[in-house]
Amino acid sequence: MATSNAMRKMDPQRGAVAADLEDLVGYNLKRAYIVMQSDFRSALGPNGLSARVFSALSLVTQFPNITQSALARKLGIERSGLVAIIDELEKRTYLERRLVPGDRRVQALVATKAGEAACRDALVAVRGHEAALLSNLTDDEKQTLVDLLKKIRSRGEDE
Amino acid sequence: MATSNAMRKMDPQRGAVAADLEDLVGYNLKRAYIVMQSDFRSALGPNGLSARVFSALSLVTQFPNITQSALARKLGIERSGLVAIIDELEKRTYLERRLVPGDRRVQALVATKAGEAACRDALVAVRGHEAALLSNLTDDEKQTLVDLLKKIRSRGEDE
DNA sequence: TATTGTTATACTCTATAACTATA
DNA sequence: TATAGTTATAGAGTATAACAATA
Repeated sequence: MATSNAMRKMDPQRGAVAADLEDLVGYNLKRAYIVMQSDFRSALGPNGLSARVFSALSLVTQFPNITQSALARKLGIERSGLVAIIDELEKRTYLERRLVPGDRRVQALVATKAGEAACRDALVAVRGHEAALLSNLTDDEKQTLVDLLKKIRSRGEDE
Repeated sequence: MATSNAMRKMDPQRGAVAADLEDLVGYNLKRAYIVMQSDFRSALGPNGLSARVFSALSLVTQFPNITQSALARKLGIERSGLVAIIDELEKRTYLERRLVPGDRRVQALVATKAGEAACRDALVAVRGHEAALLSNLTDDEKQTLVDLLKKIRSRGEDE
């Protein structure tokens, strides 16, 4: 693989500095991301959770009583951006904002039974969408991909 | 790697259906994409080209006289969305819309000398940004990543 | 009828700044 | 002073639908 890449870069037909978008990691990352996001939407349907809402619900289920600030940090977004997400989940009655005795500034997020069920159902749908969309990748390749993506994340996220 | 993944999935501590976002390809893809896009912006500066404008300029340089419709198809976006991108590049005097004798509906896009120079400069900056951000990946890993991302793209783009 | 470029419009996702109520 | 949640606002980036000019 490295050999074929090196050969491609030195191809005299194109020159060493050919502005080939297709070789850039960022361009391929963006295009692949768009394909996955779009398929995610189709898979979960017109009334289904969006990717960001699913992520939030999933983390609330995994970490009961998490605060909004802590959740925003985990998701890598601003506090302010989380408000609409939690509003939607509360409107769907998938979670509740609970007052915390001892600090009246914070609100603990807790998934309802319906929320836990919706999260399980959504996860099944998401796994199905990934399995179908990535059926031309082996399990090894999927794991390699996740590992490489995590390496990129580790360079940009303060953790 | 597949082994460690299989072991992880069967970890009795978490159960086989744990809603672990971190294992999903889509979630990691999105987070990695955000990291790269944000670093791209910083690298090209406040007055620099955005990723989508750079992509368009790069393709116009690579395929002189391409029409807007054909370019939109190559970029995987709608014709209507390309208008603002071409407007910006024309305002920067990096390309021109040229009338085509024979079909007065179409306009051929041609990069100017300044546009070609800007494209070369931007490419150097983009390569620098990728080299720095991905310095914890080997060349082999970068190539593997690009290959895997292309596999995902091939499932969602009609080509 | 179909295609090219365009406009108008709206939606998603995100960020910044400022506010309020607490601490 | 600092923090949690909120609001208002703006900016990317994208899509859909409709239009005029042309084929």
